[in-house]
Amino acid sequence: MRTHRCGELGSRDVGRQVTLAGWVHARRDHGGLIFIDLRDRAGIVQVVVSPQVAAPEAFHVAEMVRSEYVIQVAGEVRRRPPGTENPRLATGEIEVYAQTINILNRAKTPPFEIEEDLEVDEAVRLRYRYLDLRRPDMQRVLEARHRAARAVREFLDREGFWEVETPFLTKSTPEGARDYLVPSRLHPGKFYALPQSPQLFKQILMVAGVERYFQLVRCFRDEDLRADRQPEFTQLDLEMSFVAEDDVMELVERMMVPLCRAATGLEVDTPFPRIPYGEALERYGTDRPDTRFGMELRDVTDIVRDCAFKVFAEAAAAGGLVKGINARGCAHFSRREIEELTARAAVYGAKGLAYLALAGDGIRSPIAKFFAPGELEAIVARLEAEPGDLLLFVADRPDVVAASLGALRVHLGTRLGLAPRDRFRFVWVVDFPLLTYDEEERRHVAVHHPFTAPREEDIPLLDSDPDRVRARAYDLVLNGVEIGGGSIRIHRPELQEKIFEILGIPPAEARDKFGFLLEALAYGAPPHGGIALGFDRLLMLLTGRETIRDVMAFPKTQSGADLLTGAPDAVSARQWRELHIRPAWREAVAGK
RNA sequence: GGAGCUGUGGUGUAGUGGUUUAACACACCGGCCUGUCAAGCCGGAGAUCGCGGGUUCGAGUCCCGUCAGCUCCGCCA
Repeated sequence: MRTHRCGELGSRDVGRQVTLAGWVHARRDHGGLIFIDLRDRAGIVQVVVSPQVAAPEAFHVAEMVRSEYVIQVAGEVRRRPPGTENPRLATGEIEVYAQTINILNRAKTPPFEIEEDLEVDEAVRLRYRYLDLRRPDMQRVLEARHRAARAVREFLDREGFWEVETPFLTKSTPEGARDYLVPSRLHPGKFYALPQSPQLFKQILMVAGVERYFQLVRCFRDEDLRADRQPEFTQLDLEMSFVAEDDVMELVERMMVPLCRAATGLEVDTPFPRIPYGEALERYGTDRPDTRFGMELRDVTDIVRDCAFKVFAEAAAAGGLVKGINARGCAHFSRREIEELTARAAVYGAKGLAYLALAGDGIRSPIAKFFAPGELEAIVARLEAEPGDLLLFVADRPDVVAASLGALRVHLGTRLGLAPRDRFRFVWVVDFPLLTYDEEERRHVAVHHPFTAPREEDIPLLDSDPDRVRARAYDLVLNGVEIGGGSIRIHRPELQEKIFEILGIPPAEARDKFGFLLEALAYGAPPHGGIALGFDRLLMLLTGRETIRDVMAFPKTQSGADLLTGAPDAVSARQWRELHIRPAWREAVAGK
């Protein structure tokens, strides 16, 4: 059907007889001469249809051809006449003189043009995703994703990993995200759950003696969506036997090198810095620090504890914190701009945002008058502030201070151009607590997941002081985005049972929901650990996209709808019956 | 569950402190045109302004509701 690909032709092909097939990218009809930009996956080449060269029939066909028609062109590659070369086109030195043109398929006028830089409502793009994906930059993403996946497979294969598939139709387990459920036809009243991750299966593969497992696997979580969260997404999941934390982290670091190279040509430096969870929270206000820039949070609680500014003093007295960040060179921010920052902080519960603007001629601030000169001096010194800087403070509960200032920091870092999208800063976050107390559920919950091993030396604390038990867990963060997390797992059934107990899972439920795991662990489970990386998120960052949707071929909208297929959709009464389920909404509607 | 932003021909936008035939660009259709590649020139078609209600003499514009898309909080072991 074709001998060459459009985008691959060049001056070395001059004189060659070629047959091409592709889409009509554009047509310029000069009456007596027609140019067709023919596009295939490889690129665009100009086809010239001239009555001197083309068969009369071919010229007639060229007149009828429209955008996005699929055509086949046979002709000769010629060097373009001097002065008509197009340096903006990879194939711009040559053109193909058509002899015959064959319409393989016509096309309706597309709802938007197939262009590189297109600003079309995303809903329209998603509805016509097949057209959207024809655009060169979307094709580049698809290719980058393929190359990244291939690099991962090659690397892990060399490292002795086996790719093993795990079930999609599996068992719902407590803890974690909401499950997508699939009713069973053969077991009335029972349900499968789609996996949130293959966590338990990969651990069982370790018990099975696989030793090194990986999978590029779809995971499902029925939670609300975000720019970087989709209900189904792909994890690069791996697990290793006979390893400790460093083994997993070191392997991942080595894997990121070919992965990033394949996806973007980027060379990453290893090893990645490590930062303890507590320090990340203190310095960045988050457990996923963006380390592309500074502007770290500074604690001034000790300075303002006895100051005359009640908001600060009272927050300190109540066990809260007063922390600040230094927005360098932002002293000129207007009242309105600061109000906008205050609103951003308020989203995270901050009741206010105090500021000191260090103007050239003194301090501009509604709160400066409350501070003694020594206090101001100490604050300025603590934040390493200089004239021209804008200091922003939040006084509140520690979690509110961290979340609000952490978010402001990221916002300002982006706004001030401190976080260029082509700079990549990986960082490991380590020393997570194993457990955290959930006020709402009035019980401890796992910070990571219930299968994460506690540090051996902290095991005695499980009963006495569970909040202080550290986990053998590690998160991988890139530019302020969590792209993966893993841990060394519990491999002894007694310890696993104990953790379930501490999590408030009754023994009967633990046996019912996790009995298969406990049993497997009892049959000689090797020490093991692993990690799961969010493949889509990683690609999103590496390709400089702002949403995860841009690196997925067929993503869903924020409400979880697929605008291309129309899913989710109603199903027939017969399907309900076969699944032994009845729509509650129907009764609810009838009852109104 | 909550907050915010957006919604006007196919696409992107203007019009929005009340009143004309809802404007422009691109795309589309027809004609002319042998070196264009953002082709050009001439002509044309195409929008009940997301939907429903209200206020008014009069609503794209104001109000209420609703739907959709997006961003965020909660949620996401």
